[in-house]
Amino acid sequence: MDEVLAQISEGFRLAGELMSELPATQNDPGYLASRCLAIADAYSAAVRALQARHGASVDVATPFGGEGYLQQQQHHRPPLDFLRVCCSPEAAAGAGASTFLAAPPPSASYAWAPSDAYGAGTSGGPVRRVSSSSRSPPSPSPVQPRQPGGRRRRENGEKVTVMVAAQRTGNTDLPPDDGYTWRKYGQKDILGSRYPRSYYRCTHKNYYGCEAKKKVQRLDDDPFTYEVTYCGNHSCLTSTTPLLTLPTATAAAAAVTNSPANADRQQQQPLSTSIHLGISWPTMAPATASQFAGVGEGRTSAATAARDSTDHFPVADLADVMFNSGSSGGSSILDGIFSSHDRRDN
DNA sequence: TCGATTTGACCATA
DNA sequence: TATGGTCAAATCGA
Repeated sequence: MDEVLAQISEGFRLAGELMSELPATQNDPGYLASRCLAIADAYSAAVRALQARHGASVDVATPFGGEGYLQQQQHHRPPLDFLRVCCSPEAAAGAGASTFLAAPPPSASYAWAPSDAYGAGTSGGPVRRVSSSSRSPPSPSPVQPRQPGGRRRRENGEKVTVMVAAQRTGNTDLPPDDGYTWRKYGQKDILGSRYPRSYYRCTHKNYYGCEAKKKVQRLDDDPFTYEVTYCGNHSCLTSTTPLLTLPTATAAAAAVTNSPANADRQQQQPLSTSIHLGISWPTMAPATASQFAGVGEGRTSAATAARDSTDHFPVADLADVMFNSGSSGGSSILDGIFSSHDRRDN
């Protein structure tokens, strides 16, 4: 099995390299194609090793069967799911939104760290309420009249939609952890969707005026996949080392459109985003064995992997420390760390 | 006590 | 008017 893990790790490593090289090589399709094939070859070798080890019991019905498949598919799309970049209807409509399909390898149970979302790993958790009617009885004026436009929806904001696979073992209700700390501020049943949509904003909104938000929607036809829509960029300078690199709206849009303007904006991302651009999750393979064995180790391993693949990013070490304490539990640590910064709302 | 989640109500937009 | 996004009181857990 070491050979298989080695091949998978190699694939992760190559993918990580490719992502880091992407800004510089995006205009070189030949090079990109060769790199994609190299990555595919690594995974194909893993598949072959698995087949050699387990014979016919290895089901490779999923479109990841080796060079033959690759040769057939390379004119259509990258052979690896996690390299697939497609356009959402929003993007197709020219709304500037883009969709990434960031599905982890099928075998990866993907040790998503317990996320803020849905309460796991946080101080919150499901609230056992008899009924929301326990809310204070309606007063004559329970809510102060709001300023007009107070809830005005932001238009023309950059949005990035990412398809993220949920973990397939354990609690599959856990949405993916992207490394940032989010606070859930709403949930809504969406017409035509079986699952409710959850709304999150950056935990540090109050401190730094960080306007980053995200919506998490479980797909009807694939409960193991979440559609995560990011709105706005993190301005909170919260260093993170996400397991799955979910680019900020700007960075992701730049990555998709390859436009120079977007590339410029990409360079203006705060430090945390620069780490994101390292695409840390493909590099987590060396730690996969231990990750899969335990939940909650993800950030540590991801940070380590990111460090290994990004010339020992010192911030990764910082993130390593910060997020070892748990998801939202680390927020107090973060706040402590950033307490030296001026608070924007003070 | 503080911070997070839940959830009905409110509001803007299509 | 229907729908989606946000607010904020109530509540829970560390």
